[in-house]
Amino acid sequence: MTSSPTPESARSLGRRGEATRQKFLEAVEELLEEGTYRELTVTDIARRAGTSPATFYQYFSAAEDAVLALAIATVDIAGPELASHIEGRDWSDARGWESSLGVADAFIALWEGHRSILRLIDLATDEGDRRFRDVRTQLLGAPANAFVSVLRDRPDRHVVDPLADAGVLVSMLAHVSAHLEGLQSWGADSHELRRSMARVVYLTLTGQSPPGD
Amino acid sequence: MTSSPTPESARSLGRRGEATRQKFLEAVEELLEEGTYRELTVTDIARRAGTSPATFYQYFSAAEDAVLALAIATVDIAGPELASHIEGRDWSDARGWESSLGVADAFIALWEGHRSILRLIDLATDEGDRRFRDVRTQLLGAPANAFVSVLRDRPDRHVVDPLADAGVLVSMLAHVSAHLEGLQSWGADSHELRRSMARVVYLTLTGQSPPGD
Amino acid sequence: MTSSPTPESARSLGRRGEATRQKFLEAVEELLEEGTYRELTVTDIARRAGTSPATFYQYFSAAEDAVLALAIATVDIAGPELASHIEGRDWSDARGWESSLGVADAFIALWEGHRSILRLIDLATDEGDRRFRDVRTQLLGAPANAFVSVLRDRPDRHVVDPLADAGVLVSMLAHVSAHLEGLQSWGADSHELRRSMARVVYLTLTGQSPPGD
Amino acid sequence: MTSSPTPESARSLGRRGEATRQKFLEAVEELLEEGTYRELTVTDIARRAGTSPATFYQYFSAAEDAVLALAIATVDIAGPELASHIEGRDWSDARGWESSLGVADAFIALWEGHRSILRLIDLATDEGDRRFRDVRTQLLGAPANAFVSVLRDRPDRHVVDPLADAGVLVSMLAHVSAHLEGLQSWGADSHELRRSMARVVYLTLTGQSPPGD
DNA sequence: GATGAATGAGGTTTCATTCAT
DNA sequence: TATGAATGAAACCTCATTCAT
Repeated sequence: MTSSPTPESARSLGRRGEATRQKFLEAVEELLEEGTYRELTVTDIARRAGTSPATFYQYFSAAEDAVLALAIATVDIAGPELASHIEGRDWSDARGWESSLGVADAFIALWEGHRSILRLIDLATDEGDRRFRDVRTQLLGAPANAFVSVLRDRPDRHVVDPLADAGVLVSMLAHVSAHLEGLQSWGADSHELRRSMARVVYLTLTGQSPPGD
Repeated sequence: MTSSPTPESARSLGRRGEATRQKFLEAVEELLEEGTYRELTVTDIARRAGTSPATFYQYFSAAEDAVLALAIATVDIAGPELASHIEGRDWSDARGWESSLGVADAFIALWEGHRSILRLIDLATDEGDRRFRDVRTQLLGAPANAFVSVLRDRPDRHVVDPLADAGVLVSMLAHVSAHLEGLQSWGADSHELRRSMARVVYLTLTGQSPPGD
Repeated sequence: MTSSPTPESARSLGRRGEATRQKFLEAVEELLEEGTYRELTVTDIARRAGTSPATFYQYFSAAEDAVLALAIATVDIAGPELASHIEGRDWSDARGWESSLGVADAFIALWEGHRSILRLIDLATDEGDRRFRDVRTQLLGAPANAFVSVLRDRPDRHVVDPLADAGVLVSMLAHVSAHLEGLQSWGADSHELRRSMARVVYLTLTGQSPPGD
Repeated sequence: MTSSPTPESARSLGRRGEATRQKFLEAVEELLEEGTYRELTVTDIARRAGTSPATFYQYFSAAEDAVLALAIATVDIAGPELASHIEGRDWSDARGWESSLGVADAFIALWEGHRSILRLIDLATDEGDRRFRDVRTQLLGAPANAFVSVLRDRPDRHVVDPLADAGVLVSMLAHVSAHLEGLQSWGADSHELRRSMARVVYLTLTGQSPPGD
């Protein structure tokens, strides 16, 4: 649903072509799970996809381009998914705590399923790549905007800048999800991490400690 | 001092050698500010440092090795720096709020000064590189442990897992600092982001809303 | 008609096919005007012609083949054209001077209109390509033979080898026409170059200086 | 003595480097004698020079670059050589005829010895390459300017534009020399071609038929 | 007749790395 | 310590070419 990375590659793909393109994206994801971004090579992608480099270049202009396409494909699905755990939820009391845990779970699950491409979205964005920044905005903007709506709907709270709070929340959720493993190996318990994530969400949205915490 | 990345580098370097090595580290940092990690090349590092690739190999075994060395050099200074803003501070009331803001500022300033290498520490860690994970642990472990101490010293709070809370805090601080610019371009105000960061710190450490917020 | 370069092309082409073939020849000529022969590629020819490489191969066996076809098409028209300015002309006195100027003009105009393919006929011939040598012979042989006839018809002249004189004349005319621009940028006046060409023709054919020169 | 084609490649070559560079130029010349320009490949050049493509790129940025270097090297010697057969010669009567024959011989010999690179100078110039145009100007400008001097020194002749006459002469000489073989296979006698060349020179410079012709 | 799609093949280019000086 | 010079290796990329549709 997003603009295609390479205009060229957009030329009406037949059924066969679409399948080939998909194979490449899957190959990229697999390789990124096994090795590093620096090592990602067109040759390897083609080999893994069971085709040739020449074919690869009929779909993408470079390895980076395929990575971007994978990022877009991932985000097109994931952004709305994350937001869906925030929009239209009840944030008061016990229900709010449930919602908070649900949000934490959604983030954790997303990173669990797409760790490698998600970390590259971050990297490329930080390195100044506009196209990736747009992807990142699309991914995190969805839940962030949802948080903003929630914060705005709470007349009892005098939040100065809902965007700041929402941004901080999303950052926290994304980063902890990305580094769950590291935090655990450092000594933190994964269940408690989940609860801590939810707690910050709850605290920020309601200004109160979670019930029964 | 941290574990030396390369046996070579442990060799006592003369004054001249030490200067050369330093030039390489600076070259790496510059190149990472200008280009991407994927593009970082031994040839370029040498060129930027004003020497030859052959010389580079007398100090490092590969480009990654130089990056690691830069990471270590950065973290050796930065870790304690971050912790110093947490240890021995007063966390109650107004003083606590000041401390919270100070912590936020410390994180922001660190990323402002060393964005490129810090993002690579994250990336390499996520990609499974043990050596970088150690560096990362050293960097974020310092403030995290300091947070743990603070949480443990608060008998009025029944924190289940101080490590989880501390980890979440540090994650949030690191991630927001890393992406301040992106958050701003999304619409958030930088001053408010800083306050939001501090607020989460304060909330988590004290369980209460900051005074006068 | 000249020998067909490819068996394929001898096949009777329908109206549609003939048009397609023509599009390819035009594409070749355009590309040769814009870029170099080295860069000429089947892919580019097809793209420029608005079709696909696969289609190209239904008409030509290689890029060189299309170039040869273009050369043949050009020469089929140009050879007789050049000769027509020599055969049956009056070469004495003032009329001869007019004829000489006419010959110079004909050569200049031909190169002006087909510079890119004409230079390739030269190149390929020099590189030993028989087929292009035949084309070249057809092109320059026409006016050269016409010169020979003129020289042979002059009983007052004891020309040792009319072919040598004719060959030298044609060489001069072709080369100056091909490099008019270069000669101008070197400082020569284009009008005078034309007159100089004509003068050498007149001198060689009559053994005398042009009248009123 | 001419500006080096690639600034990079000019970096102080040691004795070893200079020899290597020379090997490449010789390889280029050999390959151009055997095959076509279109087929000229960096891989082949390196193979023929007994080194590797990687080494080639330490001296030249592309095959074309090496061709240009060869052209420059050739012209640096050949330009003055051609001019030396025109400057300071006696152009009257029998001596003049000797000089004319000498000029023809000089052109013929030069093309005989360097046919392949000389034709590429022409081609590249015609294709619009500035650097080659400069080389060509240097090559043909030398004898052309010498002709201009001779024409200017003849007060008995009322030459309108010495540059035009000189340019036409040089064009004729160059073109016939380049295509001697073709002219012969067309039927012209090589000895007579040489005499015809000389005759046009003599006619143009003196306005008279050669003595004893 | 025309062309999406695929790919073997091979040239281009760069990189990491070594070594003699 | 430093570096010209060289190069094996490999990635990049494109091209020519073929088929099935």
